[in-house]
Amino acid sequence: MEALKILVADDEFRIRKLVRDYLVKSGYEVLEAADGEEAMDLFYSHKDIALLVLDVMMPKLDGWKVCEEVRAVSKVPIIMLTARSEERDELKGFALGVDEYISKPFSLKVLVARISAILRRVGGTEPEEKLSYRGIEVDRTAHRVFVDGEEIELSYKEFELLCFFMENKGIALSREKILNSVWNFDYYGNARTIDTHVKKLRSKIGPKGDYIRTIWGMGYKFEGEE
Amino acid sequence: MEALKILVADDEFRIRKLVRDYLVKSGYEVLEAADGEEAMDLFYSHKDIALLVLDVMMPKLDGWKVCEEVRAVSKVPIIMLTARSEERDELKGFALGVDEYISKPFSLKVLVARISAILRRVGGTEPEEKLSYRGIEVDRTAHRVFVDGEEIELSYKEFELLCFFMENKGIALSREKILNSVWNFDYYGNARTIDTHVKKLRSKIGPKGDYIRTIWGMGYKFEGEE
DNA sequence: TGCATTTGTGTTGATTTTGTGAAAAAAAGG
DNA sequence: CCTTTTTTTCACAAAATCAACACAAATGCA
Repeated sequence: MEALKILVADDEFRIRKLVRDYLVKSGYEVLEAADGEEAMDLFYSHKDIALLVLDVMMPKLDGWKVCEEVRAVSKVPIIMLTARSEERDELKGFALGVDEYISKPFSLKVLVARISAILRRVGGTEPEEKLSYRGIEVDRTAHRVFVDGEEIELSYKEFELLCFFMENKGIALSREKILNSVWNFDYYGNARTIDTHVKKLRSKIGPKGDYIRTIWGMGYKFEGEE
Repeated sequence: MEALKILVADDEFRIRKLVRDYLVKSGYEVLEAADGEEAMDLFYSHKDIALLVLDVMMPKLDGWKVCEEVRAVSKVPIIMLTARSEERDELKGFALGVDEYISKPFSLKVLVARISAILRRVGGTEPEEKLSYRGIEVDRTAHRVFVDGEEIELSYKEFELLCFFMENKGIALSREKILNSVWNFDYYGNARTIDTHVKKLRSKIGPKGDYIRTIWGMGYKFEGEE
């Protein structure tokens, strides 16, 4: 299957890198633009872009302008990134045909979730709403977790963390990766906070806590083949 | 079972998006048109459209014209969307065979309710007019609610909210989702108003109030398996 | 073994989110 | 109009979560 192309336009290199890496890992192909003009250039030179992620605030041509220009010729889905502070101009956005807003800071998990939701709607594949592995069952829709058939209560972060682990069964995850995916990208705190969450998660899922393995000097891994 | 096709014609992208998303979630298939001509094109190119939702005010060919053209060849149900300001021309509408009017702004719940009511009348599937779960009984037709056999009084919004919860048993609902479904789509107020309504609802349904669970950092969920 | 580094864990204060009562605003009914 | 009801906003209280810290335990390495 062909990888879908996503154009990411943001003037902050750091954000582009984070988003790009995560999207690539999620199986998309990524084009990057550092400002609005670059975005338009890329848009015109690639005929098969599946979705655009635009920062509102960009040099040369801001997100709104890019959106407007693109909409003049195409119905490709557009996601707008807005700073939390700047009031999202819902009306303006909807008039311009913005499909979705995401406020900075966001977590990459959320961004990718929205992206795949939109692409799925436009006509693609269904992502997994229920995860399960050896006695652990996670129902994302209901936001419920069962261990050996018994429900357990998890906090928001714990839930997100568990999902992330289960989505990446058998893959060694560095603390940095975990932070970048489950936490908002503007979180510059101590990476050890992950340890605390892992601790709570392990204790809450009881005996199955062993599935979360420590990789010394590296991070964690959720047990599992593939 | 085949999903019923609904054609939605409105020049505002935002409204199309909201309506489309909600209808898709309700199990319908949706075709979209941004103006009257597009609507006619789609109508002619799809033989099995079950119902049309037409905005009165549309570029190129307005809702009345589309209605007239469609009626010349088909008896498919038609719902007209009118702006609150513009007087609905009831006579004109009935002459043209409009099945139902809905004034903007409307809530998606209402729109879908009317749609399924019409489709049922025409001879389709029977949707739930009476909801009940563990001692809570809701009669939508009569707009009455019973808790353990005793009737309780709910305001309009409270009633709608309760129905929405009961229709989505076991599904984690974000405040955004709730707003988009139960409130009119032009409501840009504080999402905390939901909290207030939840509070009143909980207190009015007494001990059963526990069924409405808070999902911290996320929203609410009505208890229930499935 | 001993040392340096990394991870596990209990605790705690700060932060965020939700609950709640009351006031303000808006709608509905006379 | 004025009254009554409903809906929304606001402010503060209560609750839950989170991040940081400190120290213990475990691990890797020489």
